[in-house]
Amino acid sequence: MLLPEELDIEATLFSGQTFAWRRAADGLAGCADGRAAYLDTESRTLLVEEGTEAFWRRYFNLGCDYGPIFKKLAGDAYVSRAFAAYGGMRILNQPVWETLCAFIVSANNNIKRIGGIIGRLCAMMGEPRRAGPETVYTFPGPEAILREGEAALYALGLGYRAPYLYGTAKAVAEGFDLSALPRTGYENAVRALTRLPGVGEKVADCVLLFSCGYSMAFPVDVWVRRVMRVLYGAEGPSAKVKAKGRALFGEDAGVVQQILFHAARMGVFPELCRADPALCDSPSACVPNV
DNA sequence: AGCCAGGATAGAC
DNA sequence: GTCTATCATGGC
Repeated sequence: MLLPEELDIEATLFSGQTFAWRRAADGLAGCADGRAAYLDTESRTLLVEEGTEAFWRRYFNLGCDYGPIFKKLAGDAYVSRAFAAYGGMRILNQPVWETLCAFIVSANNNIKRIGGIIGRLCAMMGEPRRAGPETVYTFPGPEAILREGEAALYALGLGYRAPYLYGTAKAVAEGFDLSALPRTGYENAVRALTRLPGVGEKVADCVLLFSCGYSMAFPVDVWVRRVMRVLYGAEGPSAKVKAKGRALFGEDAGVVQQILFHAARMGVFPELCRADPALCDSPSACVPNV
């Protein structure tokens, strides 16, 4: 299947909302929910398994239109700049379990290393699948993680997050219903998710935004905090920063958050460096290698 | 070499 | 309820 021209593939797949894709010879290889895919970046062709086109169309959230969101915010200079640079980014619709695991691993961690850990987790506990010229590995289910044990998670480099992921795998294996989250409503979904070990409000917001369709979820991490403090004068506890984000950006604040997050990391806002010179000490500090 | 990272947690208050 | 020290690992 062909990906539409307006979709910014790089910004969508390498902006820290998914860790399921890796760069291959002439494209990108990825896997979700046991289905492998290979993306030829030159032709923008997504090579998928037979009968999974609808799944991938939903995964990439094709057919949505962020135009109205940003039209309403046309008076916001920062949002406008971010949208001009990365308006082709789309919030994905990822499998809930895989997103939950990835963001438990993300806690106090960096994007490069999270990707490495998730890759090793799949290679060790998942199953190989053919993705065009590449081999990818499926994301292990909770049972597979329980089978391998907590020590295996330590060996993969999870550190103190190993018991968190193991505990969450156990809860899900014992009946915690992830499939209900998209329809319980945002507040209920947060309450349910934050009962799992290793899941606080920030991780819950990432799961709800990137895999459950809740565009009001507003994850507050270091970069979003930086953006909100320097560009919008909002600081303090994350609940307060989040409230300010909702007030500024509206009911789809999560979408705006993700584009601001990526724009900030890519150096679209030199204001951030001026306010925090440490970011500018090394030449590439404002433009992290994604 | 030392600071940082898509934070969560238990404990103090 | 809010604030704080602590946590394992490796990227840079």
